[in-house]
Amino acid sequence: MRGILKRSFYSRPTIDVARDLLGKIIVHRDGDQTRTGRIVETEAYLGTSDPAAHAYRGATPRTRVLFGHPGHAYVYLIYGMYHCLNVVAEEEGTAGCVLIRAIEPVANVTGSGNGPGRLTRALGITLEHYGADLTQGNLTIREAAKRDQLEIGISPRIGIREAVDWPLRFFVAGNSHVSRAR
DNA sequence: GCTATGATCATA
DNA sequence: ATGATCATAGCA
Repeated sequence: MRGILKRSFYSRPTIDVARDLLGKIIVHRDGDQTRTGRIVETEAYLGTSDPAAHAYRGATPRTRVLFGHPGHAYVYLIYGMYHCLNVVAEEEGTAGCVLIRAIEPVANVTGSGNGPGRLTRALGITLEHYGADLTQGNLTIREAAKRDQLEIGISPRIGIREAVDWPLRFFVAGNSHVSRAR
């Protein structure tokens, strides 16, 4: 399939990947349905130097994918109710990931996609997608159809207690699907 | 084995 | 401000 982001897109600094992911299209082939959405909000989580990142305290069974291949999905369950979708960045062997916080619904999306918990529910993302390769298979991220010049906003990350002041959240300015700040 | 807790959201 | 609800991590 054409337009899918290549491995080289992901094997770059986490912050660059987070910013460049804005406007890209998530495609999930979910049985008969093909659910698609446009990324409008992301957050960068650096590796072992970022106190707010899951990778901060080293590799565990859950975080092992963060230290592995870039371009794979890191999915986890939060608060017992919501899944969060992340994309592994950085070179192989270096931890780093991008949390997808919000999408703009494009096709076959039930409900709205603003907020990390709601977006995974809308796209049908579950723990089954843990470690999935985003350059092939059922869950992929594609190049934007139009290469608009996006106006990008930057702010501190949301919902964390450590390193709250680091401006690592990126969003499409003025887009109504961007989740509300706290 | 046991327990506390969290990168959330909806409701009040 | 609080409850829903469970995989994971840290500790015994």
